[in-house]
Amino acid sequence: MDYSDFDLETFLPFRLNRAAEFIALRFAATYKAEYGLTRPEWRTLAALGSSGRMTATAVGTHSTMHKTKVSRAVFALEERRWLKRTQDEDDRRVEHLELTAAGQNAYRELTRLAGDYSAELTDLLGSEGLRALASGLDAVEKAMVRRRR
Amino acid sequence: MDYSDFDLETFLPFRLNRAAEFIALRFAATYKAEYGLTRPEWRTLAALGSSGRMTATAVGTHSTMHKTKVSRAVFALEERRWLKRTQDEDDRRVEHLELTAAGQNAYRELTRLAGDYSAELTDLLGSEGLRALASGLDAVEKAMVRRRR
DNA sequence: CGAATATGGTTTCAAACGTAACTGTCGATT
DNA sequence: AATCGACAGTTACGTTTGAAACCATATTCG
Repeated sequence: MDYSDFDLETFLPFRLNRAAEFIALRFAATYKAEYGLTRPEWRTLAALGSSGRMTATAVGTHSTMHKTKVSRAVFALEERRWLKRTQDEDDRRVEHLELTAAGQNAYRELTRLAGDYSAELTDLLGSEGLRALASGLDAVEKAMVRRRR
Repeated sequence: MDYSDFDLETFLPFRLNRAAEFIALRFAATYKAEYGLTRPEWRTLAALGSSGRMTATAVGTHSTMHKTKVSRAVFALEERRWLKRTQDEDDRRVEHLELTAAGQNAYRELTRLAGDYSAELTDLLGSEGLRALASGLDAVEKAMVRRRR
């Protein structure tokens, strides 16, 4: 009953999606189980941890998240005292976000786990497969920039 | 303020996720806008369209979807008269799913669009990038099988 | 100046989601 | 044939989501 030559199994969006789910979920399980973090929260933490003080909008562009996700993540992290906000002097719409000492500790711990997972991935995919994947992702990212989201 | 050498921008789960979102969302926009389909619905349609009559569980494994997603998608497609169920004679737990004529038409139309999009992707990523990505995905899929989800 | 428009961030609302509990059926064991 | 565990599929429930409306402030331009 094959009404055409289409096959989901070879359709790039499908494959990419499934692969991403597989790879990301394994790590998500870690930060969720160990720290009760959601993905937006982890990403926000990561963005602030590696780039330091920045605004919510900047976090959003940096980690490609919708503003509402960022807003909620910031709120959650703030509640947990891992992050503090300060209003911009000149523009009172803007708020600057920064990790607290506790936030920095969590960030360090999590990046350690992220490192472990990266190693595990190298192992899981093989250096050959990893290289291919990385260069494929380069291509996608170039295309993303060209198409400006 | 870089408390470590971690960089989200190079972290595979993040990159993969973002790429998948980018690639998949562009196509999702099509079937959503044109047909009001959700992703589970499109996947179910695609599975049944290319492999013909099968059970809900089979759709799930074929397209890696949770049973509840399949259940809801089947319900929606049935309501739209794109799909019909028939109970198995021997095992009354099992139901066989099949596209109606209307469903097959929709499937044909959508696979045409999927084909267009694939071509667009080749264009967007370049044959080199596409090849790399595909072989990277091969590696991931091998790993998935090894780790059995 | 004052009106219109843009921007940073939040809130609301309906849809989609996953987990877990559920229903109904089957096969195996006794 | 009564009981048990396994399985197909659904439902209920609380959570997460994105779109759009919103609030407050800033900027542009008539």
